[in-house]
Amino acid sequence: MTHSEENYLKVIYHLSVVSPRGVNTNAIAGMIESKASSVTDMVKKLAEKELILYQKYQGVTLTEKGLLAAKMIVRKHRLWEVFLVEKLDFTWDEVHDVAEELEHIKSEKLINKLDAFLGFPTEDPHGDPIPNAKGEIKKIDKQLLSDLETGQKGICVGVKDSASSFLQYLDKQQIALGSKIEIIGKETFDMSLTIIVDGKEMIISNKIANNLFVKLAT
Amino acid sequence: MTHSEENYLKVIYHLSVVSPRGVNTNAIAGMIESKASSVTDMVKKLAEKELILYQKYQGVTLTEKGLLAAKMIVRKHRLWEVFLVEKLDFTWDEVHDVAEELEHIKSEKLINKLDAFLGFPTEDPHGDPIPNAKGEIKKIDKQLLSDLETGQKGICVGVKDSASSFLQYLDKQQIALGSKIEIIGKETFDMSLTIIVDGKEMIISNKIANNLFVKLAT
DNA sequence: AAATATTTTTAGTTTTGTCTAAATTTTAAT
DNA sequence: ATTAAAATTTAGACAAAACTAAAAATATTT
Repeated sequence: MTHSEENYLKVIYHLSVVSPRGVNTNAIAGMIESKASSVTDMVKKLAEKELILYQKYQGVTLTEKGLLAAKMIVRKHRLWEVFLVEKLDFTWDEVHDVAEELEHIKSEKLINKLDAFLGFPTEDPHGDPIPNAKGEIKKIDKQLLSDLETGQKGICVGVKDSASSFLQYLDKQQIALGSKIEIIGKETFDMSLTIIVDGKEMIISNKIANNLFVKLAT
Repeated sequence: MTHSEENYLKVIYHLSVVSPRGVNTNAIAGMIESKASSVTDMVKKLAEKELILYQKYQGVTLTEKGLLAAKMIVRKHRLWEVFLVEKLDFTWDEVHDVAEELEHIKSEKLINKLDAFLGFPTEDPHGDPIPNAKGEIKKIDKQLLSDLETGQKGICVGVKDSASSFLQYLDKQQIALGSKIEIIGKETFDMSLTIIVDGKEMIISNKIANNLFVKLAT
């Protein structure tokens, strides 16, 4: 598989979560930063290889084969992210682009040895699950901070958006994976939240709350 | 720079050691496993970018810019080899192909962090020198085992050929970097050598001796 | 020095992945 | 149920990096 094919497969995999009945050509083009016509071409090739099901005008879905291949790419991406943060001291906002390149290195031995070297991590630095060598993914019990009610408490376990500006904002506010968050109040006008993060009170916008995953704590 | 351009540059760098007055088109084609005509095309592109000097029919030489770029690729290749062997327990005959892919990852930060993580190694698993971040290479004092006289002793510090069949042969004979080697006798007919490796006597062919680097010991 | 052999370059194709512009199909709106 | 809008596909073109076959330049041999 070429780098380009792998990128398409990965994008289709991510979009499938939101559009399980078929991923649109334009949606793929948006993610790959290419044009719809290019997507049509590539999608035909992937269908030819039986990695996806494609019906003209109806979008695409992954086959079993394509799903596994996509998971293996995601696995590589996330394991490399762990490596970069844990071993090379990258910050969580710096890892994406490099991992985007590293995910295309073709060696099963490499990735499985790396997995072992890292201690078989189940989540990447952003809290996203890492598929194991068989493609199995440990479901993580999490919900958006914006869905909690006033008075509820949670532990930060992930981010929905990994844009570096967002991650840097979190660093600045000292919000990290593992932080204890309690909702003190909700502003009905803009849905901004007053929260206590590890004992420190602050106000965050709805957009922030809508991109932070927490695990409910008692 | 594309992967292909980087591969050409690296090959020209290695061939320059033997042909400092100009690297031949055919020599490059042989190493890249492509055809002479393809080399001519690429060589024009690299000359356009001022990475090499090219005069029709006269071969190519690296410019300062090209030399540094080539050294950085070699640096990446060899650092990744150290990583694979030291951290992921690859054997020295397994690392080449994977490092060949890893050397193209484009992140100066990555490679310098990796360098630090590995403790700034100066040699790769085959005894080849690793250029530092400035492109400086520590000259290694070594000579071919085949150039030693009977009675001389040396310590194995590198291999000239890194073919995995050769490396596996060395493993089987328990010859490794650091092994003490003493020449006991030379057969004039085929130039085969009787040697003592870490106390163990054995006979090796001239071809083997001609691909093993040793540092003279007293 | 001429003839031959080798090496290198040129010219013209191919493949991969992309694009633009036009045509087609589907979806939404009146 | 038409019509208008949006999404998708087709057709044709292009750039990168490779190739084959032929032409040109350099090297070697007699």
